Amino acid sequence: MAGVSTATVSRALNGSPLVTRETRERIAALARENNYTINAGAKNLRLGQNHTIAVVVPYESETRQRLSDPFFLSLLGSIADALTERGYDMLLSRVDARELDSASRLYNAGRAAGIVLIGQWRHHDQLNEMAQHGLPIVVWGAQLPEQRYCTVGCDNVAGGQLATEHLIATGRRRIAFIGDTGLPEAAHRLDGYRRALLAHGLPFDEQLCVPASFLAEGARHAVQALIARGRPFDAVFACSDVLAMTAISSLEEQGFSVPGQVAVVGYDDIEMASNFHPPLTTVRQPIEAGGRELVATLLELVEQGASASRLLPTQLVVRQSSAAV
Amino acid sequence: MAGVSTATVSRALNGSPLVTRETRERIAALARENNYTINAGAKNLRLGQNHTIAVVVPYESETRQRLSDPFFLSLLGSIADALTERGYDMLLSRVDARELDSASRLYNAGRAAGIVLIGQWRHHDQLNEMAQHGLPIVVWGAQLPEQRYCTVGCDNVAGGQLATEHLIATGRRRIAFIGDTGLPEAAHRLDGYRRALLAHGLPFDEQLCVPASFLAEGARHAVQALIARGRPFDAVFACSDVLAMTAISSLEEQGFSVPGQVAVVGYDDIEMASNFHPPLTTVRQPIEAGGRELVATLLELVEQGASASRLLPTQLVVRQSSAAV
DNA sequence: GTAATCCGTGCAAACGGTTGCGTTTGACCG
DNA sequence: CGGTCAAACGCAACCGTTTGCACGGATTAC
Repeated sequence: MAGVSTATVSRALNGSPLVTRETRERIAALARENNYTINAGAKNLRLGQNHTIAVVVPYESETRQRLSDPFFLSLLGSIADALTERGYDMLLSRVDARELDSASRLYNAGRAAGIVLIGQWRHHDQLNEMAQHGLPIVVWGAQLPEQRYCTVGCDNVAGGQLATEHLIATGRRRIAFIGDTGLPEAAHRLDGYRRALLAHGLPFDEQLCVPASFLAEGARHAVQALIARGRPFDAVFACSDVLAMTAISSLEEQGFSVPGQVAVVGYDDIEMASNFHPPLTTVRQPIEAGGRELVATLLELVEQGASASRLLPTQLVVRQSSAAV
Repeated sequence: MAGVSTATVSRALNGSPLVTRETRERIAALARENNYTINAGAKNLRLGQNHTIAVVVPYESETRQRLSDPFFLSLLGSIADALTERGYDMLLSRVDARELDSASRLYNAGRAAGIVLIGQWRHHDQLNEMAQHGLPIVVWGAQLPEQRYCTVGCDNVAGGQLATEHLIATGRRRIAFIGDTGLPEAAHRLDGYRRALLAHGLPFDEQLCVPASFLAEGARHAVQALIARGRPFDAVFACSDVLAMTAISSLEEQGFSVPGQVAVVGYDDIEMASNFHPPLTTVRQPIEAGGRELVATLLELVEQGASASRLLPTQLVVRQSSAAV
């Protein structure tokens, strides 16, 4: 259309100084009119580069558990923002947690330059192996011993400690813990919880420690179990805001007042937390920074071949669900 | 490595019957060992096909509003599932709402075979123009007059009617409406609300109709405004569950009991709704079906060149937030 | 007037696959 | 043993770009 070769068009659209300004503008105008854009696939093929990052969200195949925790979803949003900002595309992919390494296909097939995995779950060993094979991958989660892959995540021990110490400081003594300690992050939070108890000379009562899946119903069952055990308690530390909110609602149904009889502290500080009733005291995980750091770490890994795990700070946000009596 | 030409490898990996079973298996084994996978980009280029769909989530550039409503996020998840199931990849992309048509670049650049847009917002005309240019696009939202693009969405008029009639049936008479009627979906819900009032001979009081953005704080302000207006009310119909929950929490802070003095009905039926306190009566939007239908419609558009908008049914889920006094 | 220089553009190979068509090979038949 | 045929594979062109190099024309230097 412009009466020039494809080579010139290519140079023109890429702003090469080798082509006259006049021709360049003529070509740009024609491209705009016919809304022509350089074919991304062909460009990537020729250049051998790839500006796409895959974000993988594993699911448990039995439950086909819907990705429903607002925290993870918000994290997804902030990753999307961070990638957009750095000129990368984001490929969102769900994979069966049992065949996690099928995620590496996205890399091997050249579909993505690297992988962000949301949720470490119970796949430490698998992840180690994948990273060892040279897969550029960054995981949102906790730092574990013998870890060959990069993680980005909050200091969960400190977070657990913060929450527990706050409850102790406001006069609570029998603090229950709700969470799935099979997951590294929750295990670390439990660790922080125990340290805080220890530091204040309070006993650790296993009966107050109730396992609960990260699904909302988990907290409902946990609260029932807790009450059934018959041990008195005056506070609950839940491993996510969703769990905390559900716990509050269950407690009130069972006749416990919050924060009167039972103080509750959550984890994450999702947007809903401040609008809940009562407004939720919680340990904030910096979502925005989380997405940014995940992306930064992965791009370092992709571009420079190496990077390091990052531990983000947590912060206690005190609201009314833990008010002193 | 296998001692054959690339042509044979290509045929073998694609399961062509032209190559002996023996060679095919040998090649497949070698591929597995060296975790070699067909390069997706090159394949797409050669075949001129594309198994990627872009899901676009616009943001308002002033606020850079974080994609935070759990409903939209869950919808995202269900779209991801539906695409995975049909063998498509999902490219998640955020674009500035003011330059919505930059979304069409994803298509023109061959990055995606079609586009799903989450949130119609106020962009009806822009969308019309984009579709007219032959862009395969499907939008989650309401059906509007003079619409040249496909939408998938719930019957919002019916939804608004369902909610309002339920409140009337349980004895409420002065029902407030909270939502951003600048958005087509909310406008339709308001329409349903008015129809229900009309059908039961109740007056429409403009003072009970409070605008509120879809952000959570919207409801907080709306409740304050409502109280400030001094008109009595005994029920609230909110345009999303997030708004409803925030409204409940605001109402209780201001000394109104829910559902005692004020019944509240939400919209969406997000997962949290049933675990809220009190459990939330709401109009369910079928998220799973929503994702499935969005994908089905778009693929029809892509593969057959034409499709039609779809209206999904809504369903009232009665819980305690609207219990009769 | 010719040679040297420089600027703008075109040619063609390459990226990693796919596929129509031709070639090789071996089995089979007459 | 020559001929036929099908099965199994290789050759080479092509998808849409990019880019080193060659090329032609205009300008400058001598």
